[in-house]
Amino acid sequence: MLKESSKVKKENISKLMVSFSDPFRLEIIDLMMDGEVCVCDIMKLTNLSQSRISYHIKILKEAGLISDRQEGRWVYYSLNKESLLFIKEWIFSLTDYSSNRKRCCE
Amino acid sequence: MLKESSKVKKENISKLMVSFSDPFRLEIIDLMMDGEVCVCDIMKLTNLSQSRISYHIKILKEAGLISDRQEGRWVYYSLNKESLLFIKEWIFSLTDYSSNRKRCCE
DNA sequence: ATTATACATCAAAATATTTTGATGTATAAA
DNA sequence: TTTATACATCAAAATATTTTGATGTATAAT
Repeated sequence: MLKESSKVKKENISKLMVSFSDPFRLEIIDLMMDGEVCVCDIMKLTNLSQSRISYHIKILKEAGLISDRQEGRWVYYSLNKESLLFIKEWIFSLTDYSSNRKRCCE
Repeated sequence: MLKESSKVKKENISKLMVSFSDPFRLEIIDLMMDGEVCVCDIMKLTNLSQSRISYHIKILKEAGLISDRQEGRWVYYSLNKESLLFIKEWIFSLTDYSSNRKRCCE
């Protein structure tokens, strides 16, 4: 069971997981694994409309999963390592769970 | 970037992530970290209605995240280690991404 | 100055998810 | 064999998310 301290972050976790719960966002994340990308890049590579991409980017940004950096009229997006590590730790705590077959309802 | 082979499993990933994208499902998963639980247990511990829990359990089951085992009229649910490891690997591939600042749109 | 590009934002429509309350089924206790 | 318990399933209602197309803003090229 998660400790009190980690329960505080439960909101964060579910927001981060929402980021991963959409196939198009997974595609976008996938593209970012090669480095920075701009919306125009994503447009070329996925054939999604610009506003649709902007919407998904916003979800990713609000979850804290990606960072942005403006340069002229381009905005470069990239994965935020801190968030990824945060998720990694959480997954670790999950996989390390104890699997004792406790009886219930008694 | 994910390899061709792992792209096949992208559907799985997003389904598994959907499991984590709801705060109530996170609570249920949290409870399962201590071992098996039945719906009645979850009811007592969360004050969610029975059908509501059944619904979320179904989502978790269809994503392959949990397994069930019937005993009399009780059904015991527990986290499925294989799925957890699958997610863990995927998160690993994400965190190991290269962060080269490639210029785009040129 | 005008025009084009890159992107954000907005409101409306389209979809999908979640919740509720009712009903159904299987098991087991009385 | 009647009744209670544990849970699944269903349809309808309530909510939330996603998509679309239009418009807005900033930057930069002509």
